[in-house]
Amino acid sequence: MNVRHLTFRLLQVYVAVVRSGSVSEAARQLHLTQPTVSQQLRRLAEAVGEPLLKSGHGRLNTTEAGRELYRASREVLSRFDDFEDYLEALRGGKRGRFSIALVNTAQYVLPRLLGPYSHAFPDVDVTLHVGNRRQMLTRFERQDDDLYVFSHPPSLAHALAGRFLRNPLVVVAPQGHPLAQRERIGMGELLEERFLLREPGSATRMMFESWLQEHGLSLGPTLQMASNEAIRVGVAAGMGLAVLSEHVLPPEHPDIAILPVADFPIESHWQFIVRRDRRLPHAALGFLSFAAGHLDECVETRFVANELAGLLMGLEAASEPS
Amino acid sequence: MNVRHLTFRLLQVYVAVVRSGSVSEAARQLHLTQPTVSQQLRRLAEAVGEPLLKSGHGRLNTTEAGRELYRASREVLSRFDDFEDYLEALRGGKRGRFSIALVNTAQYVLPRLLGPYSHAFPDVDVTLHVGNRRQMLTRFERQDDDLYVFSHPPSLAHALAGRFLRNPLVVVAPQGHPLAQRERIGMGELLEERFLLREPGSATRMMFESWLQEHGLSLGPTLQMASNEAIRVGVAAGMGLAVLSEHVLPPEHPDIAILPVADFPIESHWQFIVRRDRRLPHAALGFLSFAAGHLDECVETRFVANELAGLLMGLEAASEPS
DNA sequence: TCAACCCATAGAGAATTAACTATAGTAGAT
DNA sequence: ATCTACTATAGTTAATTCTCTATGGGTTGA
Repeated sequence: MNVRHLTFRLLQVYVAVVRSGSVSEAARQLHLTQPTVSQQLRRLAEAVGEPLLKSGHGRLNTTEAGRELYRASREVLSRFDDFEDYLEALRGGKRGRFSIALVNTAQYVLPRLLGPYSHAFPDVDVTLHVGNRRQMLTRFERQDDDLYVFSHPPSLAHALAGRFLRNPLVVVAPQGHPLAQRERIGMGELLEERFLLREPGSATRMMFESWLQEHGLSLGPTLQMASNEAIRVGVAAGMGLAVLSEHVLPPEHPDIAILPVADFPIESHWQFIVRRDRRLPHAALGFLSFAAGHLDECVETRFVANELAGLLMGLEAASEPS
Repeated sequence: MNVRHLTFRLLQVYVAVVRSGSVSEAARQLHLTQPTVSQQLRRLAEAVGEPLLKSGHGRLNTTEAGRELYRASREVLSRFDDFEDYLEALRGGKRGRFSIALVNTAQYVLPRLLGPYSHAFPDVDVTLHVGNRRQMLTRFERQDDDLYVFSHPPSLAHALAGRFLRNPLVVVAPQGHPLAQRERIGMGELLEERFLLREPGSATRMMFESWLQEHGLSLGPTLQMASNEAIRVGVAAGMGLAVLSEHVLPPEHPDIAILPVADFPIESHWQFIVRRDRRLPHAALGFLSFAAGHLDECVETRFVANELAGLLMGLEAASEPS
């Protein structure tokens, strides 16, 4: 017989016997009968090929080989205890890693959540992937990430969603724009202005365009720019108007005005999306719980739209039967 | 299912899979079929309670939990490899411990063997127990030691014996004793002299007394002394005569003369005795082999009577069937 | 698109294990 | 010397494990 077929259980039994110096005592401790323990010992000794114990004045003592096996067993068992601790931390979401795929615009707010979270769970590695909606969709299709943040989720057939943040789209103009004084503006009045737009894959642009379509309008001159930042700076510099997420604007924005356009802001919500066909890392679940509990503290209340409790319940229900 | 029933084999399989990044490849390496390995992996994952592997571009990669399990497995397996090395050293007699029980007189020569032996096998602990014959007998009865050195073995019913050294008993007198000049002396002529004797439990004394009995003689005045050393010094100081093992005398002994008494020296042999009902430590066996091979180099040739080969053969035969 | 390769699952049989009860031998303690 | 507690052995049973073959689904590369 070889050492390969030894179980950890066997080592536990052996350690208990050596520690107590008695087969019977070990059996009591382990809630086994004495012959069972005797038999295990014999099996172990056979596997090792050397006697392990000898009786000496009243108790069992180890032989040389037995002493070394005891040491090895202790080390091995404690190594696996450590492993179980690790597992527990993993399961508790206190450790591990997960990745989030974000649409561009959301990168302005998500750090407000991730900062406090990382502080509370320093042993979790979070990877962020940022891109426009189209890129995020392909990542979603390929199941590249654990969590996704979308305004408008793709098909929810294989996914669960939970809103957490308002994402109002507003029309912005340079400070001092003539219409900035007005109390109410119709979009029709703006169509002659030049609009700065994101690239076609962008969510912001898609939402704006579908709004236009619903209202039977179409834009005049446009200019395409690669990022929200570029557009914001462009608007401030008087290059034109734009529709942007309010989150893109800094808290103080003296060089930019929000125009009170009718039927604006365009209301949308960011939501966390979780694929149901991909096992969610415990850490990601922990992050969602954290977000559900600390959203109010992390972002301005006027943006909060915390519907994560429902998502969490859905996830629990989904993980139960597995 | 719990982690307790995991076998080392399972960990070996797991390590092979992680290392090669492929179930099939691991199966080939381990001379198993692929489904076998798959099943083992499933069992392991069930025991751990977490997924361990995920497939990523062309090969299997570990999850977080899997990576940690891999580390733990590697450490555990290598710890047991060390243990096997230890066992091998133990079995090779290169390491370990054993004890020898010696009759007093033999302590003058045994260090000549033990010195070179300890030098050659520095990791073996040898314990010596020295006493007179009676004390050694009780140790022998109680099975206290691994090896025993006697002149006349006790019952050999449960023991094997192998002679290795002549132990001639000679009559000694102070240098300048009148009879020291004679070429041949009868013991009868010495009976009026005072004899210095060891205590009754001593082997030397017993042998001398039984020699006297066989020759129908009995001693005159005697004086009992606790040790061979005391007797040797006493004789040199002119307190009387004595019968001593030649080994007790230093190589040069200007103050002591050996008397040419008829029927002397009393011939006897020291032998190693090994109980057959007690498992002999590998190190003790190693020592006997060493003694068998190096006796000539360690003690004066005129004392050598190396019959240890027979003992070793007997031991091998005894350990085979176990 | 097809072939090749990989992995997972199902099913089955032999072997092993884990645990028990009952019993006998040993060794300490009174 | 007897009693008691401890250990070892035997015999048994249910569960588990180990390994196989056969098969089906999925990826990848030609």
